[in-house]
Amino acid sequence: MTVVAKPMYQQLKDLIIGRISSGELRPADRVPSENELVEAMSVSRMTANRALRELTDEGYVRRIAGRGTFVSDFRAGSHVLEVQNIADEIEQRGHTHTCEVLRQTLQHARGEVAKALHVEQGSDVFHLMLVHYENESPIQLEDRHIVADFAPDCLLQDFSAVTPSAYLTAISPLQEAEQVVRAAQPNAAVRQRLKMADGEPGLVVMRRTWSHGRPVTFARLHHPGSRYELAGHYTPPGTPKSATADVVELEKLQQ
Amino acid sequence: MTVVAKPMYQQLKDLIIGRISSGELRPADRVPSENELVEAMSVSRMTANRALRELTDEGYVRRIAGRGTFVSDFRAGSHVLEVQNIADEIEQRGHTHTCEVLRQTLQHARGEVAKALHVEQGSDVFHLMLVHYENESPIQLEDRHIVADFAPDCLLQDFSAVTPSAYLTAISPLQEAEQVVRAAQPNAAVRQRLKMADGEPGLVVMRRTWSHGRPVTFARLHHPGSRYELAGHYTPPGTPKSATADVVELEKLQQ
DNA sequence: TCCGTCAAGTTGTATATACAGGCTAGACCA
DNA sequence: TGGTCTAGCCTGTATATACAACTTGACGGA
Repeated sequence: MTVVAKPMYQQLKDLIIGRISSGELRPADRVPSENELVEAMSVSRMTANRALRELTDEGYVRRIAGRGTFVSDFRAGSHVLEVQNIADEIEQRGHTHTCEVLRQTLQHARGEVAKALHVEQGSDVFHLMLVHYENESPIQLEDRHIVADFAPDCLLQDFSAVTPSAYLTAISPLQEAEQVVRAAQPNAAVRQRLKMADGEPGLVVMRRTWSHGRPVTFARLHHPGSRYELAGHYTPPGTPKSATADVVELEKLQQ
Repeated sequence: MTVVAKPMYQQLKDLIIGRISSGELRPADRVPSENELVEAMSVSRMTANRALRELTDEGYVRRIAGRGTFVSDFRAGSHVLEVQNIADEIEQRGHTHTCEVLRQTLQHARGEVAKALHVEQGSDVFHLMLVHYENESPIQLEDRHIVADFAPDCLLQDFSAVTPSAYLTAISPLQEAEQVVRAAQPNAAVRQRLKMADGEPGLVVMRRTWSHGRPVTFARLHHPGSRYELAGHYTPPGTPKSATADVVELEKLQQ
């Protein structure tokens, strides 16, 4: 791990995110105020302010001047994480997930990958290739590139035990995702890895994920068309207000 | 408009964003350093730092300790918007959208449709079948069922002029959607309507949409695999600052 | 020529301080 | 009883200051 300590404001953020994800702090609960953090953690108020402000920007909490800081409703977060981790998806179906690592290297980004990740041509990126199995049957070929300085210890990970997406979300919350789905005939190498029949259509998901406002990973996920469906669930940007409004009501009731 | 002046850090952000979008500052150009902003704008360095840091989080600029701040090259195209309506999607590409109505009837729901829409077997539903064209080339076959009492005047609509999805959102905001994407070989009738070559894979999107907590429409959207990509953009907790601001406004109105 | 060192400029973080403005509970008054 | 006001807490912003780490280029010695 890193020898250098994380900056203090980040430690505060991690602390609060930890309390939220552990369930100690639940939606609409009150988060310690800036001054309480100053006392408890021996930091200046500006540092506590930065931590809470960034948590606001990232959607973890909502702040109301004069009242305090409150855990926000988290509905959206779970769905993307759920969709992003194929291991959980398979386990949810009651099946067994295994994974074979084909490649785990440090490379120089070029072409489409450099463009997708917004890095210079030739920048360091990690390249992963894995095959995911559902009950011994190959279900996904994951071809993933990760910006190197986002995940410095990437080469040390055992991705047959922890999927890349789980590893990446552990480092830092992934905040935004963009994906393109395409039906296509994959090339021979991919067909062979996924044990696809001749003429069987394939489903390719190209997914780019942001953390802290910059793209950090770009993945091509090949699936056999006959054995896979891609499910998604989302609330369009137009009307996500009801849930948030409910939180306000909930807060009022509790006081 | 707001009577109160914007905070200084926001004015700095607006200033720099303005220079970028006007073309005065081009990708990879150097942005004034914190100290230069301090001198020029008569602010403290922390204020300039906050402005530049937030512009970094939002992807406008890239900062390198020891060197400076530079305009980043992404953001060239605007942020991806969720496109619900295939007509808008086609227009956005600068192409012409036309639509042919194959069927517009009142039917009794059965089987998969009744189940998907949570209505009794035999309940009234409208059934639409349309082919969407992008510049004379068929791009989507829309096979849609709509709960009858949600859209009583459905049979009177001219869907070659207004797409079903635009019509439905006009009736009532569609608040939630669930979709499954599948790669498949469509049947002969669909292949013919979409002018698909033999062996060409197809992309099927099955989308179910809720309004006021109940499913109101279920659509199967068939696309030719060689001519269509499905793009999506998810923003779970993070960077939805505009939306969050709207929520705050809403809260104020409610109190 | 080559290499190391150093200075200057830049970002990144942290602190102490200050003032403005929103919100609420409880004191106070009619 | 009912309304008003205020003290006290909270967030939001702004400033001045400080130190650390990084990058570049200039300078000077081997």
